[in-house]
Amino acid sequence: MRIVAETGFQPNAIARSLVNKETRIIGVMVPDISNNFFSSLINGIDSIIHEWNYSLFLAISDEEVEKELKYLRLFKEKQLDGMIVASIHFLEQHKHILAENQIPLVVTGHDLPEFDIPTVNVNNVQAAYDAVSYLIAQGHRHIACISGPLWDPPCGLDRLGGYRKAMRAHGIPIPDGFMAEGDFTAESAYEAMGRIFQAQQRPTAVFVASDLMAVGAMNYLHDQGIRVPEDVSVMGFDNLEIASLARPMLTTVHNDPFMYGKAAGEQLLKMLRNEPVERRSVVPHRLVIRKSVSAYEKNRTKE
Amino acid sequence: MRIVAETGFQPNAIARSLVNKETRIIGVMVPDISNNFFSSLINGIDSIIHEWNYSLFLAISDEEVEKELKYLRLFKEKQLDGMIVASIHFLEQHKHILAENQIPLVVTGHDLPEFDIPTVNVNNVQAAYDAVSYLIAQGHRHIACISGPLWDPPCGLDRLGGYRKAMRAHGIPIPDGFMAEGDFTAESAYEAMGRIFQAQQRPTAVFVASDLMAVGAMNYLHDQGIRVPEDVSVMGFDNLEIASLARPMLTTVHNDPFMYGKAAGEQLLKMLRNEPVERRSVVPHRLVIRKSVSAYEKNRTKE
DNA sequence: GTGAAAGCGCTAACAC
DNA sequence: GTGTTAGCGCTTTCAC
Repeated sequence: MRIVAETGFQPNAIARSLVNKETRIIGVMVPDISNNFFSSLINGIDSIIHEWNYSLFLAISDEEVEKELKYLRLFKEKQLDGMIVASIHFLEQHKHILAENQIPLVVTGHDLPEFDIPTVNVNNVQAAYDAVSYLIAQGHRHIACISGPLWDPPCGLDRLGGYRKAMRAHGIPIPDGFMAEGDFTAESAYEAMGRIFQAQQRPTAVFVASDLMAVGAMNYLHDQGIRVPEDVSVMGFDNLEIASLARPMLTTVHNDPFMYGKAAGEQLLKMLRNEPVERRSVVPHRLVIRKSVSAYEKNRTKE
Repeated sequence: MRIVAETGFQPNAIARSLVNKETRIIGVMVPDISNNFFSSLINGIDSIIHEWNYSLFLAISDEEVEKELKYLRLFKEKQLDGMIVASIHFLEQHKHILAENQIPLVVTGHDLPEFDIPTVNVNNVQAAYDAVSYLIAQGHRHIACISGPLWDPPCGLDRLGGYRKAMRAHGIPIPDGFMAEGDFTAESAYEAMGRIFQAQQRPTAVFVASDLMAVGAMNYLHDQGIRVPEDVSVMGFDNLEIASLARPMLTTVHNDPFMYGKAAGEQLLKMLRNEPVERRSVVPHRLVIRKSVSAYEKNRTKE
């Protein structure tokens, strides 16, 4: 024991892992770590697994199918104890690798109705429905929508679906050109907003499928001299830091990625302890009312 | 060989690592992954090590000394091939562990003059000097500064030093209350800006030590009805995405964390190949002129 | 060429 | 309790 201290002995975790068949490492795959949504998600995961002495192996997929598959294989090769995968494509090959891997997995940003994989998500259509209903309750009737990419079922399609559902439920028709697709970057929303404003009718409010895109949309309006919320109201989605950094502060749907991460981490830890897990966790959402949405008045003055 | 395909054999990287004494994993430690600076840094690292088939082990230190030390030890225990460490404290204990670890290391966000560890940094004092000189060249004389935390030598102290040096070089005295300390959060800068505006004199320009803080400062001004840049000019530092998302768009110092990450990754890869490395890489900076700084005119009109 | 054996640093299972 | 040994799944070496 004295010798241990003297020689500065450090145990070798690799050798231990080989015997124990346990690395105490969790693999996390995200498409883009610069996006605050995913970095907060990772923070949430880390906050919970850190307590249980697990660490993070980070895989950045860049939305490239090749990298997704590569990392999925690598997770197995490195014998990681579990993995959390966010917003990847879900092709046959993915399913195939996953089926072979047999390592505990939690998926977020994807519903997997046909699979036995635990998922954690918000109810995207309900959240979008609530957001648009709020706009309608504020008197708006001309409401446009900037959606996420339509190949992304939960965050692209579902949020658009919630928008349409709310409009339909209130008997409000959606004019041509009121729906534009973005790719969750601010730039894409800036352009989408431009396309919407080329339509015949002008919206008095816009529902945007992410806060970052909402800021892009607001910047378009700002650069055109259109005031928010006096001339048009903007509703975001996610409640990232940027929502309270923007001026006017963004009214948005709270969809805390940190909580997502925590929930996903907790589910995964349960699996690692062989405890029963929920097949589908849905994390609650709520509206955060700030300054970017105002009530619509029929005969509004131009000042 | 046919059997291999049939049984779906996957090699075990753990066993291989034990023999080869090589894990092909790089440890990266950052204080806060939600900060876009560090997430871009990680992206930069990944972009370069990915090509060489290394992967990332992520350690989030939360600025806590305990976690820093824990992860430094863990990096060794897990036999990682190399590590990149950003903006941590640098106490005796850190140096002690590092000395024992003997695993290739690159440090960023720290100058280590007394050590033989490769670092990559900007020249913070020169960059701040250039930024403030630009403000002066634009006719400003009443220039305040919101610095980072003073316990952070390169990003806190050095940038403040560059500000003072520029003021001194141009023979401009710094009034009491013109220097306020933030902690790199938008909120801290919001408050710091408030403190500065309680001073006897009001500045016509502010140099802020990070973009995120600059946005916080601009938000204070916005909320007080003070216009940027008409009433006061704001200069940022870093050139993060938020600098071009802000309105007015932020004039700032380009200090690309992605490039930092790439440079750090390249240095580390050289060490892993036993090639000679530069002891100190300094990545170039430059001014990015946008909209948040305007020329100061003596008799400016109030409209 | 192809095949057997040693050993990486640890843990677990056994003997004493 | 303390000491010895087998073996985790690979790579490397050495014999054939």
